[in-house]
Amino acid sequence: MPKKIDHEERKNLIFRSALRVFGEYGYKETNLSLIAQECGLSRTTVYQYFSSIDDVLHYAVKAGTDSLFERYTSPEWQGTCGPFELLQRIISDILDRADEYKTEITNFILVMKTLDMDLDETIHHRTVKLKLFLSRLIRKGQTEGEIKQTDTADLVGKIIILIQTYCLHLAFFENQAKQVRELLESYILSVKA
Amino acid sequence: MPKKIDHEERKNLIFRSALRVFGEYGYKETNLSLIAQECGLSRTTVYQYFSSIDDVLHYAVKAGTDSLFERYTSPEWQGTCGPFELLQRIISDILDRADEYKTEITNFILVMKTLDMDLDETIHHRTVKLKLFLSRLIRKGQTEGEIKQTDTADLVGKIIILIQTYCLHLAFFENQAKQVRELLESYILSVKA
Amino acid sequence: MPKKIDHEERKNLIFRSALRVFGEYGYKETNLSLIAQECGLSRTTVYQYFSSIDDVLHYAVKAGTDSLFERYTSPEWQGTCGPFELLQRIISDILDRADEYKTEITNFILVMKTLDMDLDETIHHRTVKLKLFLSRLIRKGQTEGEIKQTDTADLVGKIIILIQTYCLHLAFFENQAKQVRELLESYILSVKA
Amino acid sequence: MPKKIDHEERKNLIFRSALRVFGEYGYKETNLSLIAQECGLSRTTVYQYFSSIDDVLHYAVKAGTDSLFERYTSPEWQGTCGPFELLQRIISDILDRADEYKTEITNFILVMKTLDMDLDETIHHRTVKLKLFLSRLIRKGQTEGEIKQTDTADLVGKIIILIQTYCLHLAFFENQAKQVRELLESYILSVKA
DNA sequence: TATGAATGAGAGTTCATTCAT
DNA sequence: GATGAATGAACTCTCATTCAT
Repeated sequence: MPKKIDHEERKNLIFRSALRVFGEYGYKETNLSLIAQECGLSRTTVYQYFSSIDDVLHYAVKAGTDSLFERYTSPEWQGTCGPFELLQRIISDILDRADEYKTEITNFILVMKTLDMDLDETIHHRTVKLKLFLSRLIRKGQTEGEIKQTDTADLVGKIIILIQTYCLHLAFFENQAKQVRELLESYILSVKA
Repeated sequence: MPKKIDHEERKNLIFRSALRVFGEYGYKETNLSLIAQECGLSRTTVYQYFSSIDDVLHYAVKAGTDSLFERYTSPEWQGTCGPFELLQRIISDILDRADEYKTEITNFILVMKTLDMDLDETIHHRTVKLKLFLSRLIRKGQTEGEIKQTDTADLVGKIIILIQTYCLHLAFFENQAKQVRELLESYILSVKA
Repeated sequence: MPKKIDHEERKNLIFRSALRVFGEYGYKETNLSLIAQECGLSRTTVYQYFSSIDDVLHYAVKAGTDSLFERYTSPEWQGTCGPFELLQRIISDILDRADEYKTEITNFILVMKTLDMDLDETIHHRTVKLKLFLSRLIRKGQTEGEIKQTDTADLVGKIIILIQTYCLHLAFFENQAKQVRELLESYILSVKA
Repeated sequence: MPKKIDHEERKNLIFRSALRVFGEYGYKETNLSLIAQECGLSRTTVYQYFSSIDDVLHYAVKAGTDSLFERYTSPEWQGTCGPFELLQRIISDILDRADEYKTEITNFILVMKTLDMDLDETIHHRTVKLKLFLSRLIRKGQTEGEIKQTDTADLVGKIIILIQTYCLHLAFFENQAKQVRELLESYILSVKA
């Protein structure tokens, strides 16, 4: 009976190493040797878990964002305050986390672009639950008279776009991210009833 | 009497080929063979003008945007209409040209990021003249009563950021670029006196 | 009480899988993974029975033809007709079976050649019983006046060579195998008394 | 003006090295390193002349047999004796040369088989001129009363098949080639008028 | 006995770069 | 100045084989 290893865990170990290597060396310099070295495995061992280097990258960008916005449905993000303040706090938290994972976001975008993956669609998948959640929150805020009566879908759409804009600026024009944050915050304030 | 060859001209020929190859093949696929082929020179000849391939790329992305916004100082963009309409038309033209050069913009950003070049600074250099020009135009518009009296620097800053945002979305989230354009257009309208 | 496993049987299982894989994928594509997969064992288990992959192949091509011509000594191939007709039927059956196992024969030859094994000697071993059997049959035919009085050994030798020729053409010049069959059949007819 | 190298000559140098390596190491062991080493070039230099290793092999088997039977149309093989004797001498010469190039023939067959090239068709191409030449010779012999009046095409076809058979036995059953030669020689004698 | 885990050796291939003419 | 020739370094990927359980 040989040692049993959790494949999923190993895959995670590897792709997280991949993301770290991206962060340190940039996409063009990233190769299997570095990734294997980073996670203390031999080059060939990686092939036990991924069929190719592109497979690693695909997995990395997919798994790396899977449960991105799940946290906001947890109880601690519910009912502690009114809908508008909750909206503010959630958006603020998203941007803070974007700050924290700046390198990962940048690499995520670069890798997806380089692998010719569909960013639009991927982002859509990752944010669909968040959109739903925000919609409900906003409608609740409107019912409770905290948020202006405007087209909810349009409002959510704009928020999402501005969050993406923040991430893009973070990744490519660091200096201006702060201004985008202000823009988003003032936009939120403008929908207060 | 040996043939005299204009070094600068050759460098231009080469880096423009490099940009064209970027546009067609993307950064990861771009290599010296393709660039040399594109400009009808042999691979080795390129080394007479650039010390390495990274040198070509650095030069390309730097010089590639040099006279980007010069056109708006030409007479045909002056005096044909009032300051506000001119502002609208210039911004519209910038976005249209961004549409046209979408691939080049995308690769430009990717290459700069991959080469660890300072996008912030580069963009600042490229847009400093445009900013100046827009400032004057806006101040003129304010004097003539066509544009609201607001902080000019802030207004110009926001416009530039939104233009950059448009380019970023164009490059990475194609589907949403249209909404960013609307956002920018409605923002411009909101400063009309 | 540990499970007892018949080593010989396992070896047989493995080499028969190897032969099947040869037949399907050809020698160059055959590897241990495929063989192990084919017999439902893990790659490493094979090493319990063979010391290397070449060992498997050696064994396979040697043992793979062991009881090739045993069938002709069975009662159903005896006494049902006269010696000459029996000779005709046996040769026809051999060629038919060669047709059926064309791929296996081809790979068998290729593998032996690639492994630097002595085809001459191997074939000699495999056919020695058949030769003996044919000799007896021919001599019986000569006694009964059905077959011409010629040098039996020479006759048998020629038949064997022509059978081998048929196999070789089958393996390498498919289109001409039919003509070789005709050649062999007409040769047999020519020794009829 | 850099040194100019005859590409065709280099290709020849390389594929001849390839054939030599086949002869020494066998197909399975042959690789680009060995071929490059054999002809004193670096592994990468080979790629200046061939696009892949399979390309080398294809070229080798094609070019290796291109002018195989051209010699028999030269004057020294003409008019020195009567048609029947010439036929005997040509066939004898072909078999002698087959003896001489035994290794090459073996590798030729193995490589073609492994590369999934059409042996039937290739051989047809290589022998079409020889067939024509033999047809004319035989018809001349028939006119001059030296050769029996039989179906020329059939006769030529049988000779070609027997030559191929000789090559196959040479390659795979060395010990029996001699008997095939005798078979062919006696067959030729049997068509003497 | 059986097998998952791991790996070293080596394959084909690409490409920036140097050298000699 | 220009360029064919040549190559070393590095990459992805395969596979037989060993190790530890």
